[in-house]
Amino acid sequence: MKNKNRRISVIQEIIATTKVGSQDELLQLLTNKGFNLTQATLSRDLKAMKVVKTPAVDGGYCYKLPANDDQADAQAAYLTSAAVTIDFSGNILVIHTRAGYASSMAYRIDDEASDVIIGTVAGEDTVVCVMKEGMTKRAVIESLSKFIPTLKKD
Amino acid sequence: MKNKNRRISVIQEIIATTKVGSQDELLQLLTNKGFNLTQATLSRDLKAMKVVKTPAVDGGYCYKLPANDDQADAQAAYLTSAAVTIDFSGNILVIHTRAGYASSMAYRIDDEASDVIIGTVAGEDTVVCVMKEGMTKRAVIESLSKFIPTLKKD
DNA sequence: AAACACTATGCAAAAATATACAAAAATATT
DNA sequence: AATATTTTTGTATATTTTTGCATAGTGTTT
Repeated sequence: MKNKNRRISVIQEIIATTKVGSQDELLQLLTNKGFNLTQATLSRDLKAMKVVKTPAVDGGYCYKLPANDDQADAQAAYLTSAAVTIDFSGNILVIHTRAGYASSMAYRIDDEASDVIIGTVAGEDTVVCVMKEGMTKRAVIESLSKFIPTLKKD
Repeated sequence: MKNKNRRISVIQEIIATTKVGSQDELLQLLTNKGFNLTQATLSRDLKAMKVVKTPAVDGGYCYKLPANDDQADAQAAYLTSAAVTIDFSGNILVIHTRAGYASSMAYRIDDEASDVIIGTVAGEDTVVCVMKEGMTKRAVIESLSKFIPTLKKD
């Protein structure tokens, strides 16, 4: 129903911007905005929206929208390889990897891209690569794309 | 009190591993484990733990531990004093921290200064940051000073 | 249009949760 | 140790949330 959708999105907005401590309180705000519903309906709406009531810092409670797991999931899904992001800056190349994959990625680079990279340092999820002097980004990309498939589409 | 701490940690474990739909249900589990308390106390425990009751996929409800914002915040607070010295060299920035703080500092930078830093690698007490191409020291300082207060006074 | 399926909603009751208050337990202070 | 203070907890109760049931609206099929 049209009304429900509008209502849901207004609820979403209110919760995102205002501190609301109970369904009755939220109901009041909605009523002020011209919506006509009961607390029971609100309870169902909140359930459908997966809104949670969370203990607030001030000792009270506060309604919150769910953290966007979907976004995280989506990102996780498209991570078919270990490399997440790749950026150049001067003669340095930084590769962010999935957690824990940095050192194996670095090892791989040392092993297979020594024609364009003179050395790497790896942390937990980051590899810093030093490009060989005079090397172009294009050449480096070409070389690394052998084992970082996402690179080629840039 | 010793008992409370143990109880809290058991609650945490139960919630992390089991689907619990109500306080009474959780209370039952705790009683089975030998704890002796009432729903009122449980309600207070959950409030203190900032546990939330969230609508579950199956149409019911499920208690959940908070996404670790609080922990992040706490960490954020104590990190403000972690940086000891900061030096630039070309497009590289090196931050020395108090012993052991480098990786959390690096994490923070990755998280909050990605507008000016393309990546970091952390050792035990040193963070190497690669500045984004074309970025000025001033801009980097501006961005990092959000959580490294000593920076601003330079 | 009538019959049907389906969704949305209110009402009222039930269930779940939070809290005021008092007592007990733990901790700190003199 | 005695006293004061703070913390924890249970009891009873208030508040809040959820839900079963009945009804009304909407769209679909016959």
